[in-house]
Amino acid sequence: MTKGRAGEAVLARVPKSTFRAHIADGLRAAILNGDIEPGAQLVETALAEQFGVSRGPLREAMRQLIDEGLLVAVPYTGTHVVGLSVDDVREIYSMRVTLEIFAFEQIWARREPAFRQGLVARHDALTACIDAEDDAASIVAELQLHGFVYEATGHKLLIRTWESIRGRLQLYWAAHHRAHGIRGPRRDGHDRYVAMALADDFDALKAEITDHMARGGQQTEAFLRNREAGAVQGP
Amino acid sequence: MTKGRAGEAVLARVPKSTFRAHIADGLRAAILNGDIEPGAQLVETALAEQFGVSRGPLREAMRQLIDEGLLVAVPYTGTHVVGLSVDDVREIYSMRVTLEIFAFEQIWARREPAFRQGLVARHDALTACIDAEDDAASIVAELQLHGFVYEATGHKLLIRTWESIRGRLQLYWAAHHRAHGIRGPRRDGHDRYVAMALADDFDALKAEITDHMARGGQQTEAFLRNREAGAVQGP
DNA sequence: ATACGGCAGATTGTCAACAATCGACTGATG
DNA sequence: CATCAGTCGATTGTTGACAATCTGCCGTAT
Repeated sequence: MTKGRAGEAVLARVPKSTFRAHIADGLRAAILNGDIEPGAQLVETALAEQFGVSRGPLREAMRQLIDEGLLVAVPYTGTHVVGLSVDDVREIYSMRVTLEIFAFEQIWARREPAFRQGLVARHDALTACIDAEDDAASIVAELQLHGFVYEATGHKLLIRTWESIRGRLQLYWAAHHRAHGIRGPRRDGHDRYVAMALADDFDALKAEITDHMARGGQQTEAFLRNREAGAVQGP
Repeated sequence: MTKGRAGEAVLARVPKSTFRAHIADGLRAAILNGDIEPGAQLVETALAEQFGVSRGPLREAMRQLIDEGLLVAVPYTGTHVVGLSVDDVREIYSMRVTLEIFAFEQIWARREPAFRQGLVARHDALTACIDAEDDAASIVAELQLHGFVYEATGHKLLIRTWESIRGRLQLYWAAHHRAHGIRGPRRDGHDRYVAMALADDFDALKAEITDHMARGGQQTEAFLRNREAGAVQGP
């Protein structure tokens, strides 16, 4: 099996499971879902007992989330879920404009049928979620739509950076959702976005991305400005 | 002290030291210095004994380097120092162009005297290292010169991405240095770079950055192409 | 009333032992 | 001779106990 004798089709590798990975996923989901509020303190002993594991694996999972920018830790003192500041949001959206245009530059010449199909499929999924008024699913679907562009480049560093952005955005949107109720992504904006991504006017797409992000950024900043300033700041 | 009573000047906070941080720094330095070859396996028990600590802190330090992209681990099997592939280098240099232009966009309007002084100081340091033909120091000095631009933006995510790039570049250059001997950064290129960063023609600077990176990328790719392909690939 | 010193609780950092898994080797077997 | 089950050494994953450090509180002295 290791030598791929059973034809060219590589069977999906069974993921080697470690507690660390599972805990990191579960903890990340809990934070992004809003089950754990921004600013809340995470105590290792309590969490370890909750997950039913020792502190060792849990510590490593928390380290991973710290590296992802979802938690912030002070030695011998405590670990907290980060909150997003206005400055954070501003830099995230300005970086999204730059990185997403960069991503399209990398793949512009080779938007093969596979890419077009993948983009359309994710757009359809997003549309379905929006029509169903499933806000939580819409958020995930929108991030998957944008993330598909980054993944299509194959640039590992870019993908990693996007994942970091994605986590922070999801953290904000979860809070936004809890505070304001239904306020998911709108579909007209993404209809234009996808149409332009598949057309051949690169300058128009650049402008659309810039506008797209400007709208999102303004909405985000407005929400954060109306919030109490007690959130723990990220690294 | 916590309330800042002693005037506005915030005294530099004494860094809280943990083994994890020291080990991560030491291990990173050893890898980037070339004391540990790319592709080499790192065994936890051996390293722990070498550092004089238990496996716990060492594991967390290694996790950190894995997140930084310097190591790659397979559960229950082993951890290795990554090698850079030609594709990795290509994407790193193309991202450097985009990110460094983005960084200058962010600070262009507010290149205060402090920024100019900082840039000149790092350029002087680099020049001194080059004149002294201290190759290892030149590499570090060059990365600090470029890194200063990213830090000046204050964008945490951007800085973090740069640190990841910096680590990979330093990893390559260390190997390059060992293989080819003296081949440090040249000073004329950086003279132009700094001069343009302080002047007011942004388009000219963009072109200079593009050329700068193109030269570096070609040199890097040429070296990697002449190498055996047995290096462990990064994540 | 305020500043200082020390105590106590809570939390994280560290350690050494144990368990699970992997990769290679060996030897039997068709 | 190829193939496969079993075993063994090596390496990482996991655990529970112990130590170091921080924060808040209380009492005391000025």
